[in-house]
Formats: sequence, structure tokens, C-alpha cells
Amino acid sequence: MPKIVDHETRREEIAEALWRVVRRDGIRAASVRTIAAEAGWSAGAVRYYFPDQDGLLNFAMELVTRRVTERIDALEVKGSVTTIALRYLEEVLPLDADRRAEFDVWLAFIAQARAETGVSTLRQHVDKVHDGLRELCDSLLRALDQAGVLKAGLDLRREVERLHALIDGLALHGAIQPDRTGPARIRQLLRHHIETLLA
Amino acid sequence: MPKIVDHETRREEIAEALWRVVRRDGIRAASVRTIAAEAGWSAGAVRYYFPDQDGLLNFAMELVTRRVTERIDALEVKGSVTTIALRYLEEVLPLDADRRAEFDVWLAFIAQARAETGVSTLRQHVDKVHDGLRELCDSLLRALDQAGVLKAGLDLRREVERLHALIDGLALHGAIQPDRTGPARIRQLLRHHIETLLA
DNA sequence: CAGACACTAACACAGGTGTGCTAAAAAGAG
DNA sequence: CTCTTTTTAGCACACCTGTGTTAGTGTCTG
Repeated sequence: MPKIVDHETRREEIAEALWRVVRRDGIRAASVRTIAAEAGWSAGAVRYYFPDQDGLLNFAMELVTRRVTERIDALEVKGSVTTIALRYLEEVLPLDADRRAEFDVWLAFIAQARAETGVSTLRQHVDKVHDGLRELCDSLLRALDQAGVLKAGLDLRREVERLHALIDGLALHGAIQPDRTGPARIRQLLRHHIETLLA
Repeated sequence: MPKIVDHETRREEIAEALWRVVRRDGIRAASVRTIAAEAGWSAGAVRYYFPDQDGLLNFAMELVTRRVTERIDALEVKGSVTTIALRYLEEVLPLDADRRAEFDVWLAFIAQARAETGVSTLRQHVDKVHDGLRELCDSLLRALDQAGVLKAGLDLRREVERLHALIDGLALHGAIQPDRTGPARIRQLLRHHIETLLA
């Protein structure tokens, strides 16, 4: 009988409007009304899908990471272990306009999450994602190790953390100075780092 | 004749109150009134030293980097070139509560600066600081090179950027997961990275 | 003390904030 | 078409926002 709308889709549309607002004017400007205007709906419409603002913020944040995760899960790379590893890691880095936007928003969320003391949903989520990326680094290095292409005598745990830090640093630099630290340069630096780990 | 107050000192006190608010409740909560309350003064007093909010924000941001710069300039390290290099780089990393607080606030400013389109003061400042840190990495690696302790055949430009990215990545990780990525671990990872560059 | 400065208190303004509520419009299956 | 369910627009509320302004009180120094 009733009009059926996919709630999930609507929520994602609204969350993406939130992204645009955050990216254009900062998280301080992300009010229910500005987001509604950005999405092209009334404020009431937004509040139909998100009763309160915190829910919206959390959802929008989780959507960022969901998008990244989906891209990674959908990856089917052929080639050497090294090629595969690089390809996976590139998916996390701001190598095109979309991913740069993602990272900008993600950065804003991290900063906001830092502020919320105690058991904050935002904070827990940042933690989870952070762990997730480390696990990705871990499994990739492990794959390289099992393929026998790694240098002998490497402290793998340490290399995982070093790689992880480098990834996040590169992403940050790609966001701060996209001109200097462009996609090509990022790729180059990442590849070079991996190569220093190879035998 | 008059009561003389060092304006600079007062402005710094207020800026530090801004830091605490940003760190505790996020940049969204950093209003003139909340900052005044945090500083223990009336809103009028704050506005006596900062006619508008943007000025306060900019000043507070520049104060963060000024503190870091002052610490670095004041450094007098003895020891090997390597020791000196490590010691300098550590000054930028969130290795104690104070520096962790600094970095949290700095992160919030970076995220905010990302949003401000066009010629934003915040953005210019982030750029400047970013360049400054790269130059520090550059001069430290150059010093190592001239001391002849570096591996032969290194692409110095590349290594500067890699080190720079690693530094920022480590700082980020120290902020996100201070338990896992504590001071000792950060130092260890940094030292290890430098060691991979040595002959 | 005198006088220049530091600061407070209080108000005003126009506008934005999250949230709660209500009346109406839309929409599709029977 | 009808009727039930969604979906929407819009108003209301109390409060916070940055920025002005004004008048008055402290407070220290020469």
C-alpha cells in the first residue's frame, strides 16, 4: 500500500550531503538545516531519517569507512604479490578526487572523535578502522613473507607498524598538499618503501 | 599610570583555554563564551584581546606551532649526528601529555583548515608548518649525509619525503591509540627507520 | 592622588541551533 | 477510487551564536 523508499539509500544520500558540507565549510557548519539544504530537502525530511544529529554524524562516518571497505573487498588483483599489496594499499590513499574528499571528511571525524571523552561511538569507530588498516598491512606483509620475497631477518611486527604509519602519513600529506604530494608521488613513495623490504 | 598587562601573555592564556575546550569538546564547541568560561574571564574580557573569533582561532593555531618551534630552537643536543637527528624529530611527536594535547588541537585545526576554501589564513599556516617540518627532515638527513653515515646511493629527496610522512603518521597514531603506540614504541620505530638509512 | 588602562556587567541584535510537534500531502495496493 | 502508510513541510520552543555597544568599576604606576 504505502510508498516504499529504501531507507538505507536515503540515509546515504543525506550522509553524502553531510560530507559535502563538512568538506566545504568544516564540521562546525554541519547542522541539520545546512545538511538538509545541501541534500535538497527540508530539515524535517532529514530528521525523519535521522531523529538526532549524533546519529547522522555517526552514520556519515561509518559510511566513509564502509565505502573504503567495499572497494577493498571488491578488489580482484592479478599479478605478483608485490603488485597486489601495492594495489590494496592504494585503495586507502587519496589518489583521486573522490578518495581525497573521503579522506578530508575522515580527517574531520578523527579530530572530532579525539574530543569526545569516554566511550564515544565516533572514537570506537576510529579505533576499529585504525585496527582494520593495521590488519591489512599485517596480512599483506605476511603474504609477502610467505611468498619468500621479503628480506631476511625483518621484524615483521615492527614493519607492519612502520608501513601503517607511512600509509597514514602519506594520506595526510596527500590531503594537506595535493599539489606537491600528488597521486604519482604517493604511489612512488609507497612502492619505494615496499621495495626496501624486499630481498 | 595604568595597570599594565602583557597582552601577549593574556592572549596566550586565552588561546590555551581555547585548546582545552577544543580538546575536551571539539572545535564545534569553541565559542567565545565557552572559551571565556574556560579561561575564567568574562566574554567581554576575551573580546578585549580578540575582537573577533577568527583572530582567536588563528592565534591559537599559531601558538601551537610557535611552542613547537621554540622547543626545537632551544634544543642543544650533544652526541652523534644520529642522536641529534632523533632528538630533533622527537620534539615534533606526541611523546608526553603536553605534546599529545598539542597534536590533538593541531589535528582539529588541520581538519578545519581543509574546509576553508580559497586563501584561508588557517590553510596558509598549515602549509607553512608542513613545509617547515619537511625542511627539518631535509636538513637532518643532509647532516647525516655530510657526516658520511648514510647508505650510498640513496635518493635523498625521496627519503626526506618518506621520513616526513612517517613522522606525521607516527604522530597520528600516537594520538589515535596512545596505548598501543606509546612514546617508547614511537621512538623505537623512528630510530629503526633512521637505522635503515644508515650504512 | 591622578589618570590611563584592564576588565566586568549587561544589554541588544539578528540569526542559527537541536529538537518536538502537527497538519497535510503523496503514494501505491486493494 | 479508497484507504492506510509514508513522507514531507512548517511552525514553535528555548537556547546558543558572533558581534556591537555602553556604562561603570576596579587596578596599578608614575
